[in-house]
Amino acid sequence: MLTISRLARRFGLSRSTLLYYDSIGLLRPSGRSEAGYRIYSPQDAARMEQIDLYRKAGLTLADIARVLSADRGTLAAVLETRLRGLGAQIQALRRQQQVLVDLLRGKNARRRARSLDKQGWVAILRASGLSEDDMRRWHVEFEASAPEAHQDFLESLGISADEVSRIRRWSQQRPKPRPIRRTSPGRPNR
Amino acid sequence: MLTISRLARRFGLSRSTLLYYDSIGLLRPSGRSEAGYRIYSPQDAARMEQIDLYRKAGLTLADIARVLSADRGTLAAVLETRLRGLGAQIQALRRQQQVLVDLLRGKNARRRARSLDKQGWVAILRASGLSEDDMRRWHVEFEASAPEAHQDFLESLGISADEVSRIRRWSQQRPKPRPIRRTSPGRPNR
DNA sequence: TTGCTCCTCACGTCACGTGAGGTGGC
DNA sequence: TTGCTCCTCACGTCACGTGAGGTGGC
Repeated sequence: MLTISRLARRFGLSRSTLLYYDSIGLLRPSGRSEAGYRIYSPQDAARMEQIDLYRKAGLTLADIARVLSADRGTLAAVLETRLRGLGAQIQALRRQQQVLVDLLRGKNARRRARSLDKQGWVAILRASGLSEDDMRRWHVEFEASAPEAHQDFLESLGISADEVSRIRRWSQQRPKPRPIRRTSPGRPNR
Repeated sequence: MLTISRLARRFGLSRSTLLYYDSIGLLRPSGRSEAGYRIYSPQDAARMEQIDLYRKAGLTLADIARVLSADRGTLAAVLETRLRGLGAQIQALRRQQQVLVDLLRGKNARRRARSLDKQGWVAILRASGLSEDDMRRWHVEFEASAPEAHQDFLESLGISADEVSRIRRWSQQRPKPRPIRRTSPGRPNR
């Protein structure tokens, strides 16, 4: 049994946040003391735990209320929508970063981009010694060990959604044992 | 000379946005028609151009008002503060991404991270055939051709600010011609 | 006369923060 | 009695969006 400020402290929230959650019906204390104090039960605290989790995923309070009183299907749908929204938000902030960097140096010259594009990245990999085959292996390895990170990375290079899926499909094929060279069946060249 | 909706359309804004800018004094039309219509002069449009630019950098309207009536020093300071804030915002959104991914699969297992860390990245590069020397060349190349992107990239791997600067300093040294091997002064080995 | 654009309030939004004015518990 | 925590309004925030009710211009 907890009073409002104690529960707030437990989650690093303010008292007024919990007052607000009560007012919108997201988290109602299950009782009141004689003097009218809100009293939160362990079950209330457990609900608060859930709320806290979804807050950390950036859901709106309305969505949190929905997923707390719905089936798993709804939950997954809400989370996936949020995940897509986050991608868009992050991209928007990166564009703002670009504008700021342009303003701060170049002054509007835009000579060097802060973020690399596909060409720039390929150039760096090539300059550090990777062959086409090595790059293929690199994609395959990336896709196998961290598919989501691979997706994020490709997006960060400004590659279109279509091309991203093409690249990822291409990366999912078994890594070819070695470049096929009919003339030399012996040990791999290198 | 433009009416309010014409000016709005020119910048892809709504009429109510410009009404709001007038009400807070950010962009006052320099005249009114006989019927009381707001009339925006070319100078007003030029001011709007500035506002639009800073909006694209994500400045608050209060900050935009400040930089429009201040010296360059203030401008740079405001922009730099915003740039730092953006970094923090993007990191916060990435944390939300992480929470969502954990919720959606693993369910709370957290086996595969969505974002790679340093170890994961090194593992992928190594698996695709890069030696230690190659990786060094890769950093040097990255630093030389796109220093800001290098910084962003290292931060995205969750590397501490301290280590990021160490790595970047280390990447600024002239690329050693080749691994030093006193015994073989002839052509590079490979 | 008919659309179209314009005008001025005024209220809603999202997730709280900040008082103001007052009461209960150790 | 003194602090501390609690209570209930009510208003402010940020950058607009959305009516309501009314007028001017071709």
